[in-house]
Amino acid sequence: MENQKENLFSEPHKRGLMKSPLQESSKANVVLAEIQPDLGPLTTPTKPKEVCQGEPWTPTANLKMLISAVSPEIRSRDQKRGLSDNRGLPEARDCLHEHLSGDEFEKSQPSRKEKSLGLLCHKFLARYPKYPNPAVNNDICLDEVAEELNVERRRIYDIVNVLESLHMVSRLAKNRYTWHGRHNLTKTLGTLKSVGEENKYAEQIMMIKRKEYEQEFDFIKSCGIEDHVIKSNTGQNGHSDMCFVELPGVEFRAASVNSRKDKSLRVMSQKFVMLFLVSTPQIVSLEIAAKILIGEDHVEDLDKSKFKSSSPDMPLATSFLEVEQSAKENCAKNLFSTRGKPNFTRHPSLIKLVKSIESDRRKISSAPSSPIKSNKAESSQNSPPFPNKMAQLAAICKMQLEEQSSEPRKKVKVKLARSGHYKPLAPLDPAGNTELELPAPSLIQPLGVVPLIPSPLSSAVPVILPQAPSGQSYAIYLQPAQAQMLTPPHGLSPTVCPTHSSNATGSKDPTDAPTERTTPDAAKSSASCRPGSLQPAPERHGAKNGSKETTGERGTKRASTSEDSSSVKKPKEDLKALENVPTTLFPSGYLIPLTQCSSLGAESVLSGTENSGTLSPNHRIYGSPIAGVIPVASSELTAVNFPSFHVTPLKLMVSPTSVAAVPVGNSPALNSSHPVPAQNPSSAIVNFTLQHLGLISPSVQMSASPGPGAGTVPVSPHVEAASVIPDNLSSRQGRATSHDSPVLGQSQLNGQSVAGTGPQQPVPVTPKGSQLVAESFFRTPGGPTKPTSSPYMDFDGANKTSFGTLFVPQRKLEVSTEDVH
DNA sequence: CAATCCCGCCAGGTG
DNA sequence: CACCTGGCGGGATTG
Repeated sequence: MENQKENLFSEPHKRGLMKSPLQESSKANVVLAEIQPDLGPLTTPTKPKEVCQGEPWTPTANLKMLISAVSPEIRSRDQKRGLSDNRGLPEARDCLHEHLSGDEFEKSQPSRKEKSLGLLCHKFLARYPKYPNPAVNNDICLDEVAEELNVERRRIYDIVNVLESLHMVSRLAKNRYTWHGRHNLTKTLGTLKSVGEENKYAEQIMMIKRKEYEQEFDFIKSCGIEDHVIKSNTGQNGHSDMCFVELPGVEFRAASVNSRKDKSLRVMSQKFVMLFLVSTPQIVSLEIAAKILIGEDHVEDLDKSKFKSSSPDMPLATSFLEVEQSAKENCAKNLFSTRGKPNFTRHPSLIKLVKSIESDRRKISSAPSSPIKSNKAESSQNSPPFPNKMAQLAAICKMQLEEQSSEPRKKVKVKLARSGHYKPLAPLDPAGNTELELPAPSLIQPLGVVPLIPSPLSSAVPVILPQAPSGQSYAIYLQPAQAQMLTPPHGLSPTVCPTHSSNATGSKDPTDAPTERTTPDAAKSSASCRPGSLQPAPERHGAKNGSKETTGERGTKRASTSEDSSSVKKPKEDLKALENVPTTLFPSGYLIPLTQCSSLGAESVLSGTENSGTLSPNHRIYGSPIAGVIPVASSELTAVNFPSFHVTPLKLMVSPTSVAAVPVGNSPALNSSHPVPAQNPSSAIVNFTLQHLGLISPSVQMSASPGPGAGTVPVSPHVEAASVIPDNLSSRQGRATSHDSPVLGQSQLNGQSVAGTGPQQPVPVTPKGSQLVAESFFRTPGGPTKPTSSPYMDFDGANKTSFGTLFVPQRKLEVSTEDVH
C-alpha cells in the first residue's frame, strides 16, 4: 500500500508502471474472469490477480468487448504512461490482445476506448467475486485498485459511486470500500423499482413520449394536455425526491458519502436504473432519461436557479414552477443554496442543459417528423451525455453480473441469510436485516416498520416506507429541504407514513434530531394525483421524513410504494403485477434490455430460481421455466415490474437538491424538446455498471432518442425489431429476453448462456446467457426484422416481444454482440 | 462538425 | 492540515 499518498503525488501512470501485468493481462481476461467464479468470495476481492484466472468466462461477447477494449487500452496505457516504462509488463498480457487486435491499433490508437470507463469498470468488477463471502473481508482499497488498474483514482471514484448506488459496494472509510457483489443486487433493484414506481417514472416516461410524439404532430395540443398530466405527475411523484436509496443492510457509513451531494453520480445512477426497471418496454430514451432525471432534479432547479442567479431565461422552468412553485423554490434553494457553494457550480452545467434542451425543442419543433428514426441515429443526436456513460457502466456491470449470476441458486436463500451477514459493518437497522431476510414473505408483511438505520447521513433523513404491497420497506432519506418537496408518489403515501416514519426517522438520524414526520402534506398533495392508470396500484407509501433538520426543512416523505399487488402477492404474484402494468405506451428511445433487470427486479434474479439465469431472463426462457419463482411467461411482460418482491426495505436518501426535482416532465417546453442533459456525472459509468448488473443490456445503453420520432410511437418498431426474432422467446421472457440478441439467434444465446453459465454456475439449471445476449443485441434501428409493429402491443404483454432489443449500441465494446461464438 | 467522454484541476469535505 | 472526493471544464477522439 503505497497507496494513498503516493497516489496523490504519483501519477497514476507511474503507478501504472506498477500495474501488475495481471491486470492488464486480465483485461480481456479480466472481464471474463470477473464473472468467474464465485470462488471469488473466498478470495479476497481486492486482489486483482484473481481476475486473471478467469478468462474463460463468459460469453464471448464480453470477451470481445473487453478484449477489444482492453488490448488497446493496455497498449495505449503502456504507450502513454509508460512511455518510459510502463513497465511493460503488460506486454505479456497484452500479447494476447495484441495478437487479436493487432498492435496496430495500439500504435495508431491509444484511443480512448482503451481508457473508457466501461472498460475500466469491467476490470474493476472482474477483480471481485460476484458473490463474495461475507465472512471474508472484502475490502477494497481505492488506491490499490487505482494502481492495479492503472488509472487515476478519480476514475475509480466514478465506478465506485455507481456500484455504491447499486449497493454492490459500500464505503467503509476513506480509501476503503467493502465489496458486496451481487448479494444485495436483487434487493436493490427491487427497491429501486419500487421507488421508481413511486416516482411514477413510468408514467413520466409515457407522458414525455406522448408529448414528444404529439408535438411532432401537434405541438401545441399535446403540450397543453400532457403538460398537465406531467405536471401532475411530477408534482406527485415526479420528482424523485429521494436522494439516495439505501438498503437496510447496506447503508452508507461514510458520513461524507451521505452528506455529499445528492445529485451526484450515485443518485443519478439509481434514478437511471429506476427508469429501466419501471419502464415496461425497458427502452429508455436518453432524452427521456435526461428529462426525467436531470429534469427532475436539475432542470427545474437549474432553471430556477438560473433565474435566481442569473436571469430568468427559461420559460421552460416556469411551467413546472407553476405547478409547484413553492416547492420548487424550496427545492431550488436547497439544491443550490443549501450547501452553498457547490450548488453554484452546478448552475453552469445546468444552464447548459437547459439551453441544450431548448435548442432541442426548437429542433424538434422544426423537424417534427421522422417518427421512427432509427434509434441509433436519434439517440446519437439527442442523447444526453450522461446516459451514455451510465449506460456503459451499466452494461458492463450487467454483463458481469449476469455472468456471475450463474450462481443464482443461492440467491434468494442465500441472500436472505446473508442479508444479515451482509454487512456486519452496517450498523444499521436491524429491521432492515430482518427485512432482508424475508424477501418474499416480507413482501406480504408490512415491513414498513423497518427501522431506519441510523445512517450517518448527515443531512438526509431516512424515511421508511412500509410497503405493504411489496412487502418491502425501504427507507428513503430525504434532505430537509427535500422533505418538503417530496410528495408521495401518489396518493398512496399518506397511508403509509405514520408507522414507519416515526420509527425510521428516529432511529436513523442520529445527528439530527430526528423529527419524524410523516408528511401528510406532501403526501396528500401528491396523493391527490393518482398514480396513473398505468400503475397498478399505488401502494401505500409510508412516508417519513426525517428531517433532521427540523430546523428548517421539513421533511416529508413520500412513501414509496411499490406494487401493491406485490405486497400481497408473492413473487409470482408480483409477476402478475407486472403484467398489470401495461403501461408503457410508446417506447421512445432505446430499449434497455432489462431482462436482467426484470429478473432482478423480480425475484428471479434473486430467487435464483434459476441459478444460472438469475440475471438474465433469457436463461429462464431457455431453461426451464423459471424455477419457480416466477413463471417467466406470465410475468414476461411485466417482468419488469416484479421487482418488488424481493425488495427489501430500502432506504432512500433524498438529497435536498433532488427534492426540487419534480419538474422533470413538467415543463412542457422541456418535454417537448429533448432535454439535453447537461453533463452528467459520468453517465458512462452508470451505463456500464448497469449493464453489468444486467439491468441494462450493453448494447442498449441509453441513448437519447433524438428526435421526436424516437420518442414517438414509431420508435417502438425499433425495439421490436430488435426483439423480433426472439420475440417468441422474448415474449416468454418478457423483457428480459429483450437482451437476447435476436439476431444471434436464440441458439447462440443459449449456447452462450450455457457456456457462460455453465462454468461459472455450479448448477446450470437453466442456461443463461442472457447477458451475452443482451450484449449481442443488435439494436436494429429500423427494426429490421420485423418490428413487431406496434410497440405498444409489445408492451401489453401479449406481444411483448421485444423488449430486449436495443438499437444503437453506442459503444463498440458493449456491442460485441455476437461474439459469443 | 458534432457528439462523446477522458483527463485532471481544484474546491469542498472529511479524518 | 493533509488528504479524500468528486464536480466540472477543457480538449482530445470518435464517428
